[in-house]
Amino acid sequence: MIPTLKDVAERAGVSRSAVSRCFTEGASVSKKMRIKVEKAAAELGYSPNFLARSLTTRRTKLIGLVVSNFKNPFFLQVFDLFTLGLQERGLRPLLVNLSNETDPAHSVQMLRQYSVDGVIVASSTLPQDFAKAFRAAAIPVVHTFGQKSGSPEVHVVGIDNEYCGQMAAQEFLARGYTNVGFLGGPETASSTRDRWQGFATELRKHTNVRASCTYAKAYSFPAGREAMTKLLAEKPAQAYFCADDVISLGALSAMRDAGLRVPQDIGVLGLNDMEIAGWESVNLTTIHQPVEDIVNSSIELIESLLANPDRRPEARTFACRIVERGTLRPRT
Amino acid sequence: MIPTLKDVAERAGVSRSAVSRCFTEGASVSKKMRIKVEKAAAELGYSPNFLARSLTTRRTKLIGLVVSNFKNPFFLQVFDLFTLGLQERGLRPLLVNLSNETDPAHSVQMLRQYSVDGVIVASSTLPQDFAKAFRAAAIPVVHTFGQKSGSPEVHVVGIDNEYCGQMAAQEFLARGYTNVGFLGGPETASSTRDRWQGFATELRKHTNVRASCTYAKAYSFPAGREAMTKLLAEKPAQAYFCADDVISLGALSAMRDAGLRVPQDIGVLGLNDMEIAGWESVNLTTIHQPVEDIVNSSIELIESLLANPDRRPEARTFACRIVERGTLRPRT
DNA sequence: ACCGCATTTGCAATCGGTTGCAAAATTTCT
DNA sequence: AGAAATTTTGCAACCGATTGCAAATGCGGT
Repeated sequence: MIPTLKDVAERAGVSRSAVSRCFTEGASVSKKMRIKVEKAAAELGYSPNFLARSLTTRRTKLIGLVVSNFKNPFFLQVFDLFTLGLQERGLRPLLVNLSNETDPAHSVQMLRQYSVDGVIVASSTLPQDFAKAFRAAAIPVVHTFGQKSGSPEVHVVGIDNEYCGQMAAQEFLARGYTNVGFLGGPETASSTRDRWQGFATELRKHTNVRASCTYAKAYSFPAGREAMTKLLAEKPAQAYFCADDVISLGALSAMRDAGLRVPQDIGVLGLNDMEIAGWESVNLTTIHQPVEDIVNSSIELIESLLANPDRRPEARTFACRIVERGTLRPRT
Repeated sequence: MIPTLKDVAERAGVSRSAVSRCFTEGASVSKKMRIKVEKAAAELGYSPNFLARSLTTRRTKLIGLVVSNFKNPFFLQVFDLFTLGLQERGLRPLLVNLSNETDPAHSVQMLRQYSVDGVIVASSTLPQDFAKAFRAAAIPVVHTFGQKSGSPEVHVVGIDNEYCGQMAAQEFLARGYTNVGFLGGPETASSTRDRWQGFATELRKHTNVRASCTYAKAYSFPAGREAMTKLLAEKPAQAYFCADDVISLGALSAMRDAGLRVPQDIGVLGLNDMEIAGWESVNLTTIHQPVEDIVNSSIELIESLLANPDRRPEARTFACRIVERGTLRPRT
């Protein structure tokens, strides 16, 4: 049905190798030959079969894109950037949804069966074991939104979560808050742990400031709302640093229901700067995570790993900045 | 590096065909043989290469997932459902981002090069040409969220947009609105056209009701907000049926800025029932689109097309229902 | 016209599997 | 036990491409 190399070769009256060479970068082909072959190929509507090619070249140009969070709209942008960036470079994302998968070995096998050239694990909640499993299988892997580490075992691209916590703390101090809280995602997520860590450490330098810590069940709106509702029922702090925008939104919803005015009665600082945060009806003050830089850097990194798989693991960290909108009281 | 059929065959002391048969559904293998081979395979950590296999079986189990809208959070859920559903059935989604692509031929070639078994075009804005191009290339295709049609040229799964418009109109009538508006997405989107069509037709039956029509530039928050801001500057209607939740949210934001109370001063009815619509701080009354049913049905359809590609094009339409929340005044 | 050299081309093996066919092994039946 | 029927196994060709190597061709210079 669909034309193959052989069909083109026959129609052009040349050998199969010749046709192959016409479709291979940097092969030696004469002008005449090229014209003959291209004509035949065009007439038949031929284009090479990447998968057959991959058998000998050992390159599929497939990249496994492993994601575990399909609830947080933040990841939609992540998808957009990854797919566009990859396909610009002639790579194809093979999507893997790990929402209800716990066994790294299973995903590794799966992706190995499709001979992916590399894997991008895009998640701040997945345990590092997943990335490590790919590394163990000798598949190039970069862990995007993974935690920074002094001596990384896999390539990591992301932000400095601890430093973000510190920034949040400083911001609160600059605005004269003296009783503040941290509202994290699940306690098991390293991103949450690191953010709290930085937040708490910075605040401990100031003995006149009190800090509390709470965990939401997930990086999601209802989880944030539920957690904040509980907090408000007791003695809430003056302002909360939420480990994620979508948690912040849940928290804001709870505050509004409790009749509190933001930022007059209570303050909220988010993290991510997802699109919704900028919507005028939301107007969330938040720490901007440079997603584009992170994604592009991840793609560059994986691309260079394809050429040189044995590169030593590297951690790339990007700076965040606070985007001031309307959910924190003014600096004093 | 990674073990092949041949390695397993040698280690087990059997022929390559024997090993192949052990990994092929429904092949005839003796107990003894199976044990020998499975032992060798386990020791080597072998699993078959799908891509090599696909060369002879002509099945890759790859499904192209073509999406063009990465701005509307609604699609995150769509991704989640598709990826989970597909991988449950042993199929792999190959993601294609058509955000800035206009030439169907290009995507067809791309996906053909990867020998995808089928394609799912998930978009209400993409012209039908895309789906048709795949069909022309003899690749099974289903157009999810495509428009219904009496004699479909490709398989379509979605809702009856015209009927949704009609529902919206009836709902407005039941609540005693007499001056209503439609706020669509881009005028070129068939979904928008059909929704307006149904809305207008129903309202024309009632001569005492006025209906106006406006188009937002895109299915997005800022576009909805911008359009509604303009409308409010002139003489707005009593209630608006917005062609999409995310447009509704933009509209609500504009209304709030204009100092209008919802639903007392002005009403909004959305469409989709995306997760955010249910957030307590949003509380949007909207027409629920049964995404799960639509996606699952699409998957079943594509799966059956794999077995029987020549099936006649079929349109599957799902019923929608109104989810009453807080943005329309009570029924009279 | 002939030689030497650099290009271009085709042959044949290979990538990792599957499968039709016939031979070998096993089971069933008399 | 031996013949017939059935199941299991291996051989070899093939899927659609690439590539090392050697043969063929083209080119410039005499």
